[in-house]
Amino acid sequence: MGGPTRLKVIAERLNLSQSTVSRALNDYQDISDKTKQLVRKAADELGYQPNMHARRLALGKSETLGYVMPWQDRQASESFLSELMAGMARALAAYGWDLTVLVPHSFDEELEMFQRIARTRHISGLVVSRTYSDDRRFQVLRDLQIPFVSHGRSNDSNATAWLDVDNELAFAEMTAHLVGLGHRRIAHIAGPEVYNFARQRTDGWRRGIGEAGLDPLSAPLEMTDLSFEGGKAAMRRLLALDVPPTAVCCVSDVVAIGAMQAVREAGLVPGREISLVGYDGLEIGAWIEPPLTTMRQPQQSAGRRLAEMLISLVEGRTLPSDNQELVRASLVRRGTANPPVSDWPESRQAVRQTTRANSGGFDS
Amino acid sequence: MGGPTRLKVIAERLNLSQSTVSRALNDYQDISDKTKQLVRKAADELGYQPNMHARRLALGKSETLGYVMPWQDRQASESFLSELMAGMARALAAYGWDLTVLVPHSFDEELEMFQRIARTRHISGLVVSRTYSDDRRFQVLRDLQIPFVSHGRSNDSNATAWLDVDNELAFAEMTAHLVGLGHRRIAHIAGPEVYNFARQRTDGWRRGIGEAGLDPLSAPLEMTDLSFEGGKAAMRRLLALDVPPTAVCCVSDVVAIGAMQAVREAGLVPGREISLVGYDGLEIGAWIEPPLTTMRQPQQSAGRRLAEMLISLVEGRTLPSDNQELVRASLVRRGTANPPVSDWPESRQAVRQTTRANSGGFDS
DNA sequence: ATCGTAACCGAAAGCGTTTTCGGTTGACTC
DNA sequence: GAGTCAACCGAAAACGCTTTCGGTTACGAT
Repeated sequence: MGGPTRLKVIAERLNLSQSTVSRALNDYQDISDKTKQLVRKAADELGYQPNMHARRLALGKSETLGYVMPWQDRQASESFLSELMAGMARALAAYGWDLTVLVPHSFDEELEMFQRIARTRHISGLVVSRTYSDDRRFQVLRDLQIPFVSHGRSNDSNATAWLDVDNELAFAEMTAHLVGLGHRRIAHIAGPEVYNFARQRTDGWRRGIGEAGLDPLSAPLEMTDLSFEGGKAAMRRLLALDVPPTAVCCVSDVVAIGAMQAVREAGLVPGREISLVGYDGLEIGAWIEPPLTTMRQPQQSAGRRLAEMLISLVEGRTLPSDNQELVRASLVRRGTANPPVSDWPESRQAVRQTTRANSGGFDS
Repeated sequence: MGGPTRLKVIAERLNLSQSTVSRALNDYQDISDKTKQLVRKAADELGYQPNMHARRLALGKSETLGYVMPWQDRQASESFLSELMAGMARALAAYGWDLTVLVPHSFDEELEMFQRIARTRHISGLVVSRTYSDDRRFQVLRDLQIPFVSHGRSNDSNATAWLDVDNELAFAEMTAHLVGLGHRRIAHIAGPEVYNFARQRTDGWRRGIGEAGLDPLSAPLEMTDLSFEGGKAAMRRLLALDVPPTAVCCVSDVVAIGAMQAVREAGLVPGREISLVGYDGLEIGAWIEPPLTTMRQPQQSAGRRLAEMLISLVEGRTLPSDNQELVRASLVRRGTANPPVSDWPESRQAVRQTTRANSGGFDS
């Protein structure tokens, strides 16, 4: 009783010095096994937990990592964010580290946060997300000597640590899947070019088109922001084409869901006249009508890896360039990617009466 | 150059003592205005930022708050979580405080985390969520003397700090809305009783039924867990009743979306033969067919208030019992709550052919 | 017995703040 | 011109830990 147990009280209890106790707990070589046992037992009994602040002050590091949340638009509400964070926090907890979240209001404020962290050092490493193709933050973080790993690559991420999905491969595979179903006119609804992942995905789609022996240049491409409304608007534009596509690769699930609505608005059925594939693997995709075919990347494990990589960086055990990891996304077959229907006009009537109930998805 | 600027270097530069500089920066009364000016100017120029760990060690507090994420089931992926966190983090940043996230694997691990925090004090206050009707954590946190505010009440939260939605009122209003539309047989799909909010919502529904002059005891009630599948199963049970309800109040949006699927499975149209209302105000509810009528509570501002309340608690400026706040949820009228149709059997055919396209929702 | 050498431990300095306490100024009073 | 009292500032302790450095032991070798 009377305040938490300090190193001192366990020293007094064992008639040892504080420093001996400290070294015993930290497994120093110059402490006999016997005393180590004793100390550990006593520490356990007293429920000793080192005072973090004292420890961090003495060590000069913080054992705390920061995650910079995407702050643009309404992206903060994307549901996989919390899953990613949970993955990181859990991995860190295993090492006794903490995760703090940073939510800047603007790009400038984000840079200010970096400055502050560089000075106070109360956060010893950062995970940045939503990387841009040309991302100024990389240089800033390097200059400030803040260890970081990015979730997603950038142009100059050759020498930095990152974890990224092989977006290009994913979209090449997605396109190939649609080609395999018989589609020949496969469009792409792309995200803002500033985002590196958006460019990668477009590249992948283009590659897939090319590998199928089709002409990438004549394939319909629409750009939009990463939102439901954006997807809807882009799909409307695609439908207004002289020769609309029979399948669409969407940059994200949210965009795909927006596109689905535009399809329905036009009196067509998603997955019938127009096949759609999303990306992210959101659970909600499985709940809509018909369920959205998509590609999933595991968020929890991504969070874990990000945390592990960053720890090893902060500890100086590895170089940034040794921490570059590419993971694969995998296709989740649900209901919106099917062979093209040959007879558009006639099918419209039939479809609208029958598709409703059996939504289970007849994805190939 | 050469390490960040400490209190010492700014002292030397001004020929002052370290302690004077410290007190000047902390606006002590026994420092002349002139030197305060000087010190602040120098501090600015040198880009001084106090070393957090030293500061926290000296002060004995951490200026860091923790948020305990819900770990049950798949709840970590609920999309409003990240929004809530963003709200908290932003509010805290304004005070220079940090937010760290805790993600326990189990209830026991959660308690262990509390123990650790109580000893290390590296987190000086907690926000707990997903409160149970009978929540052991409250007593534990009190015993450990960890300041906390709960997002949601509990049985014994009379003397503790909390921010809660008036769930009962919300569901009473929801029910009243359905009554106003002409419904007389209004069911409820309830969440697990252990959650306090689930009980509150059931109470509210019951109150609404009673206030409409209907019999709460004969109103259909189904329980389920907070998932899509749960909602679907519960709705199936309701549909199998001798006299199925014409409207259903669902404990959450996810459950409601599951219920919608069951309705469709039965060859009916949500919002037509069966009206449905969800709760949470998820964005995705607006994207489905037909868009889900629901009730929304602002997450960002809730996060902000939680943070502010907890800061004031940690600082000892207010008592827990002075920090109890009830906010209102508001109805979001979309497409799934409409007047009951009088002619079930006949309408089935007609509806299935027409509802598809015009999804805009004709909510009253 | 003496020395050297491990093996083991204690004393003490540091980490960068905050804060108490006392001491030095100068102005002001009588 | 001595005494009083603010006003202002410095010295030093404290926060709880890590880590360097030096000092005891005990032991086998000389």
